Amino acid sequence: MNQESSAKPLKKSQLTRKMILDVAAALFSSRGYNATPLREIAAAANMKAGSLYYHFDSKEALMLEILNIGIEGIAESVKHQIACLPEGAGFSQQLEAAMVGHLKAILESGDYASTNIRNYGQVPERVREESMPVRDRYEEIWRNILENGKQEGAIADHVNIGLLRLTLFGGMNWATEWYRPEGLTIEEIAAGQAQLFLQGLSQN
Amino acid sequence: MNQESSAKPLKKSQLTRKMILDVAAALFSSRGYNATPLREIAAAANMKAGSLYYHFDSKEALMLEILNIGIEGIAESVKHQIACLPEGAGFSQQLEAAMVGHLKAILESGDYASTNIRNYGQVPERVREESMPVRDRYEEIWRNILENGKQEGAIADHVNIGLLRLTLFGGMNWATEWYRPEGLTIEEIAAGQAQLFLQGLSQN
DNA sequence: GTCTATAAGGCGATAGAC
DNA sequence: GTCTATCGCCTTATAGAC
Repeated sequence: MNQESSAKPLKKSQLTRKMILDVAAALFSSRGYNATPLREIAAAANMKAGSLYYHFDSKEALMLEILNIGIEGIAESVKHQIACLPEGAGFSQQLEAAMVGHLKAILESGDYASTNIRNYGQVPERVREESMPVRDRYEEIWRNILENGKQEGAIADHVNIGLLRLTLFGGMNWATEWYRPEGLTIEEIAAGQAQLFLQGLSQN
Repeated sequence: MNQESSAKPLKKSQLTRKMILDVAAALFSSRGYNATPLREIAAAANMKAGSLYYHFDSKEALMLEILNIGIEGIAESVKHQIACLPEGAGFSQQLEAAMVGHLKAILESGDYASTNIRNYGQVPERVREESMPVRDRYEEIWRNILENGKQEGAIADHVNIGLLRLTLFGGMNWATEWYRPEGLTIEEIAAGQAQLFLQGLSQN
């Protein structure tokens, strides 16, 4: 059905395309969408700016694809961590696994994932709208985990799980602003934040 | 020593200056620093772009002033909420008061404050460096609250208060991305988030 | 203090050679 | 597929009239 089933007719073109996406994601993530000219992306990919248009229709189309790859990468990372749990794992283990998956994706493997977090607010509205379905699908994973936690009784009745989800996202996503490889490891951050949310600050 | 001690010779100029800061803060906050041309700022202030240079040396200088006003506004709001507490208020009351102050500043009164949060990462490095001392002074307030909490025993020994502070900031600041006036009120958000961090998710 | 006019350069995007 | 060349527009910033 797709090109992988036959030989490899246009493989080289796909490779260049991938390289452009990679360098663009790195530049968008660190410098921002509006502050990154196409000329720099092209230079980083050893090309001239005009050549990019053979692979992408516009700067916006390039950005949209990076955003979508990023969210899907985060979703896969979260699903993978949950799948690695022993059978019958409870809510608190699921929450910590999901947090590890999210944090790993945005801090470690990350240019596509972190572009998502750091550039979403500064991207043209059209791009934001078009990437919404993919974002919604990712948030659905978290809604399910938290709703299960409430039904299990692991989350107190008075907790607003909508607010909880947004606060969890904020706490984790903000790490893209302060994380440094020489500081806390990703596992330490995930464990610390999970404990913070699960147990609160008090002694017991 | 300054102009306020004498009559009011250049008051009108100061007023225009303030107007430019106001409209620029609103535009930077909603659309972003790099995506907001000086022409739009000028138009919103009923002027032409060139006239802005009578009041500010450059776009960067304008942004720097907005960022600093923003942080100082957040700091004042936090200090005010804490000052309103009854004498001898404990850590949990102080934390909730500080959170109310921070959230009110960034969500309610906020173009200067929210410009800070939403644009810090996309601003030229020079501007970021110059605004660092003001930011550090604000963070000092939080470090003090949390260290007191630890000494009081209100924060468990195992909690990393550096990570706690960053996670609190993340949870609160992220609200600039999802807050809508028709949803939860600022007081509800602050109370909900304070409870989340103080008590955790469990039933007790 | 604000205007008009313009400098000097950057931007995304396109056309056509190779 | 990538290049060169360029279009048309936008940008920050400046100079000088009013």
